[in-house]
Amino acid sequence: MASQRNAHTPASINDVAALARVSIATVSRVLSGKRTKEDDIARRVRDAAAELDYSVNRSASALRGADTKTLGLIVPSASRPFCGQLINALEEAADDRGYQLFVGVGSNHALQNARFESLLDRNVDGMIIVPAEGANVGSMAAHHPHRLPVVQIGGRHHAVGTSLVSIDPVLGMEELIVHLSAQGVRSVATLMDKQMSFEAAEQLSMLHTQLRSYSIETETRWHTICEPTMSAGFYTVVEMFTEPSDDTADGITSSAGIAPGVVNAAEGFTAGHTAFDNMSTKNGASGLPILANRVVINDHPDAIICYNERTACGAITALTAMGLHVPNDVCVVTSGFSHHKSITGLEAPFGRIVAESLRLIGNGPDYSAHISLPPTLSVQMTSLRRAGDRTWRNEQVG
Amino acid sequence: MASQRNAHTPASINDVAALARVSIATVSRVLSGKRTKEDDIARRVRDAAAELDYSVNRSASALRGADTKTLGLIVPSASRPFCGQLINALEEAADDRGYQLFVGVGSNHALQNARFESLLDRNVDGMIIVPAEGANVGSMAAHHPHRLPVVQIGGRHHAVGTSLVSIDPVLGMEELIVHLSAQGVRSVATLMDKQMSFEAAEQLSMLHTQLRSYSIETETRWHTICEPTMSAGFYTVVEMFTEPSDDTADGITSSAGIAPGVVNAAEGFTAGHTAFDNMSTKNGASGLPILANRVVINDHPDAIICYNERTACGAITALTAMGLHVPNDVCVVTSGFSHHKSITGLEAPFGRIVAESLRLIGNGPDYSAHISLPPTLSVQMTSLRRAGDRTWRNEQVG
DNA sequence: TTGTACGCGTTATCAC
DNA sequence: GTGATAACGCGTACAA
Repeated sequence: MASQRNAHTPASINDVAALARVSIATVSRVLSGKRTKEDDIARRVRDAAAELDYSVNRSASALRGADTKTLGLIVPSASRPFCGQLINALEEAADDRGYQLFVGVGSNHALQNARFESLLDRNVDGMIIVPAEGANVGSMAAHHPHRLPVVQIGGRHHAVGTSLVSIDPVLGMEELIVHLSAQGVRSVATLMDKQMSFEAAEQLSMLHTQLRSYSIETETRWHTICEPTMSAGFYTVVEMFTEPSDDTADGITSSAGIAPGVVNAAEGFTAGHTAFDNMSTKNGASGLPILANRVVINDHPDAIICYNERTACGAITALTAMGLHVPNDVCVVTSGFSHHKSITGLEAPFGRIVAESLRLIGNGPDYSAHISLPPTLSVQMTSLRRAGDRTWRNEQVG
Repeated sequence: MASQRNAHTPASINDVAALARVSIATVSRVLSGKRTKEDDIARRVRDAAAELDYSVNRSASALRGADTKTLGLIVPSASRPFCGQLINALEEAADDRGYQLFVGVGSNHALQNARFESLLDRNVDGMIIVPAEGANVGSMAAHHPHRLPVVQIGGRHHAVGTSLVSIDPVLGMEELIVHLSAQGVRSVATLMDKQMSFEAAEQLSMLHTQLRSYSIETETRWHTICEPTMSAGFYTVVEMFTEPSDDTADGITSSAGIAPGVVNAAEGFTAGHTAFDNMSTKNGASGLPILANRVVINDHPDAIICYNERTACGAITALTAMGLHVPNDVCVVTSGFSHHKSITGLEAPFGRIVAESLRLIGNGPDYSAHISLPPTLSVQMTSLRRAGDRTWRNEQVG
């Protein structure tokens, strides 16, 4: 006898079995795909399920079966562009494979560890973690006896037994150089992070190797370190591109301009605010006296590689103010991520990241690996020289 | 007899009951808090649970009990700042209450509806939906016989039986006017959306009422519509603040400056890119000819209300280029959200949004309501006049 | 190939 | 307040 059926209680496997005049075991086998034969029985079962609007109770399935078809994702903050895009990509890929995504947010190791335990209690089939600053994924996973596939996305402290999917900054630098070279760039300057990380040092090392192999010139004084603010990028570039002049009438101010299209990075916008503050109060309302008695030198680089979008914005603003055209006179790119798709830079290959992560999780907890992926080059107007434009400018000048 | 215990299989309620020498029913009652008395039995149970590292199997609990302690959140895109911040706030509040958060992403009605059904299958206790453009939450919820608390965040099409938590744009406008008035602003201009929505029309109506009650002047020609780009904001403000001049030597260009700290909005950065493109190619490398033969008029507004961060950036850039100080000469605010905390504007009250949403869900499916919350004012440098600064500038000018 | 029966871990019900 | 037991819905070993 089937259970009491009415509109307010969803159908169970018993109801489907009764309607299809088969046993619940057959229903289970047909619906789970373990019975491949396509005969009258299979059809009756499917029809009955459709008519009753039946869907398996995942709680019961999880209780009896081996997996829950759920995945846990732990991020430091969902409002970080990287994490938001990762959620988008991962949710879609998980849905395709019949998985549902639990999201946990933790801005430090302790919080992420707490989320890790909560998700462990929910019997997730796998865990994907973007470690917070200072968080140690290894210690989260090792502290628990459960054997669960764990994939770490990015970050440094990698532990045995957990997988790591990361983006190779060196490959990214290589892509940038190749692109700049293809644009006809002959000389390159860099704005680097004041607190240089291990990866940044690797990048810089790679840079010089690449520059040599593409016969791109560079000078020691063109390699600068600068704070991660727009104004720091601005001043650094002005310093690099100009020298003092006695003839004030011929100064840059006569051709000073604005680049209203320059954009700022989304992360850490406090710095952007600070930049505005500094510029407007220190110099009053009448622009930038720093440019008044300076002239652009002839011997300046063709391209500038900035370590993030903010400093690149400052650089573009400075170049435009000095009367130099971006990208025809100077290309500006960032060796970091181009979140806003406004400045040429790198993009995380989210499709591949989630595909590899899900593959590793599917392979089980004993199959761990370290996968390093190349970032994607995102070409924008700040480095895309078109033949026509270049000619046009040359005509203007000549 | 308790189950076979070893390090690889987690403890069950039977193991705890055996160790504490009580029945499994008592264990369940103590650990679920349905038994408040704090005696030896309660202590024994808790100690046993701790020793065995026991935690309830949520799948079994969900199967037998009434709820799953899970919540579903459906957003159009996790990389939208609003959604990212909502996830952050909701995840924390849910965790506090012992809930785990499922996240679904769907950029249109069909996808959101598919996620809705998936989460329904997972037996979530409540659903929170940020509707995508054109998505109808009512039709998702109504199409299914399940009676589940559904809360819609923002958006237009509200359905009976589901709750709606939204942010009142009119209250936001009021807060802005009060703030500007307190800063000594006497006259106001607006940059409004070209495709004016119903909310925007309400806001504009409210604006005029408020301006009157605070004796703030305005002129018809100061109320403009403009595209959502930085360059549109730039040109609109230039047009509003200047007039043609015959005396080229006294033009604005002699005091043209740069505001490298201006920032752009995170949403739809394609527009920002387009702006850059236009500015740099149309005008060549030598700045903005548009300013060359124009002078700032005396009769200009004290403050500009822009409808988003992008146009506000353009406005700030234009003002700075014209030699006007922000905020001492002109305040710039946005009547939209200030995602980057760089321009004075509004902020969604995420704490209250999630608190109200969870309260509505806790009250069950029959308790639906429409809750309208005031946005929070986010005061930044672009409108914060300090007495000292103003005096300082007056001295400079005098 | 099909059906029966049991067990998964928990909570609700009922008798004490 | 406590303990025994039934039930939740499903998957699967085993018997037919």
